[in-house]
Amino acid sequence: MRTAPTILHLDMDAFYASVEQASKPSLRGKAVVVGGLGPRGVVATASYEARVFGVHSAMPMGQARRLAPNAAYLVPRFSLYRSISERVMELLRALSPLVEPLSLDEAFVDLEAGGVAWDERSARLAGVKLRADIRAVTGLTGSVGLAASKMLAKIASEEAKPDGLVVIEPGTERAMLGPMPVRILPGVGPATGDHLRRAGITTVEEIVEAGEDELVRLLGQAHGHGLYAMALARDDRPVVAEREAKSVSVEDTYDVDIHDRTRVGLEVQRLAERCVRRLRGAGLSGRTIVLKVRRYDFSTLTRSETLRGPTDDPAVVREAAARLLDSVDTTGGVRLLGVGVSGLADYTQEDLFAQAAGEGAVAESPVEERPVAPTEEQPSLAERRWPAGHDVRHAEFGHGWVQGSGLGRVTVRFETPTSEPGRVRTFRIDDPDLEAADPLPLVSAGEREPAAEAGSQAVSSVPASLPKSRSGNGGGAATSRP
DNA sequence: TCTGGGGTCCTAAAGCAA
DNA sequence: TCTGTTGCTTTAGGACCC
Repeated sequence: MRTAPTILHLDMDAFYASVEQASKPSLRGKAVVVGGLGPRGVVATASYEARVFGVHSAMPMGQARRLAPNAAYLVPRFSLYRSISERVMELLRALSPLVEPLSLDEAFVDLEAGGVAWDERSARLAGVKLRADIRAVTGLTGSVGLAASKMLAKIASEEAKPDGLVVIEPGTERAMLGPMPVRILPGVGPATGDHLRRAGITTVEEIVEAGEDELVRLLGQAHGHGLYAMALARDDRPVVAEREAKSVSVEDTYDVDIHDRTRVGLEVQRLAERCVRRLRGAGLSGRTIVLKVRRYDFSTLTRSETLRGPTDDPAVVREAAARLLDSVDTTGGVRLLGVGVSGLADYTQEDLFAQAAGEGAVAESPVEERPVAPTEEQPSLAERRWPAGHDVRHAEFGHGWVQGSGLGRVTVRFETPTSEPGRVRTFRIDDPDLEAADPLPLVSAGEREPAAEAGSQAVSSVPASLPKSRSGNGGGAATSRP
């Protein structure tokens, strides 16, 4: 393990909720909850103001609503979050080529590999500047943890939240970790936490006291050895840039359980097509088709089938998914269906031929003739949807966002990221003066410069959803862009 | 008011081949 | 030829992460 705290972990503070607050002045300082708004939605992110009421991520929305009835409830806008995330990742890549994104709002950076830091002083300096740059470029705050390993850097950023920076000095980590609850260690979730608690182990130092053999006995080889090492603050995992996807999947939870078997079959077909669209969008094909079914009682089962060769043919995936569905009992109803493809390979024409030859009979229309995306009909004025939180433009009142809709009405608050909190007006949902709009930049163009030159060169606006190339040349840090 | 959607990794059983 | 061992692949499930 390295001797200087040169691994950086960045965690954006309450990311989705903070983006919404930045883009909606009237929500600043208020409780904001972002998540699914349907009857079965869960909280994705709660602003710190909402957390005061006990609202936290993964909580059912209904429960959140009871805890914080006056909070603003918004559906997530992933494309906006992605574009902001990409700006942040650019800042990280200016520090080092070794950047490992964990999600839209989190990443590890190896500062030593980037040559920007080699000891505590230089690492701290890089962290301070990064936080300032993120604020300048996005208007948002992020917390930074610096330590000699990934695990500790992540724990440090957790301690730093919100809007802070924490360095764990090498040599102090064992003493710091000891009294902490086992749940702070990566890989210890509710199940493992319970397991350990029943064995009388609740803190990190109790893991160390129990000994490696006991851990392996309790949790099995991989988990046992791994956790014991973590408890001793031994963590040599390198920062890895650009990991390749291993599976692609889509799933839907339905507002009410589906009982009708025909309808279940239809949904599976739709999901199979959506999954293939994503697969192809990423330039991939796969060999193993997976069907996932969550039943009325929340019991979940999966069925899978491995083909002779990789495919990205919608018909092949649809048929495999249908076969898999034949083997599952759905009486009582299903609440969720999903279709996935794993065993991924680069898409090549040969794969298709191999598949066609192997299956023998799937020679239908060539895939090129199938549209990649369904051609969407333009909805009529009265059919338009107004999701809470989405941006709109009104011919007379300008830019605003949907505060709520229902009963044929839509309520809009007219404000922009750089305006004062705005006024609310209500319209009929078929008002021709009202149209959906793109989000505005959170920070006005003039003030969008990073604090120093380091991060400012060539901030190309690459769409965040570009497929990763799997050309396999060297397989490392190379990010290839079409 | 029950409990999303996208993933990763590990384990264990069963079938098969050498 | 029979039996046992080993190892790989496929399948199913579970835990965990954000």
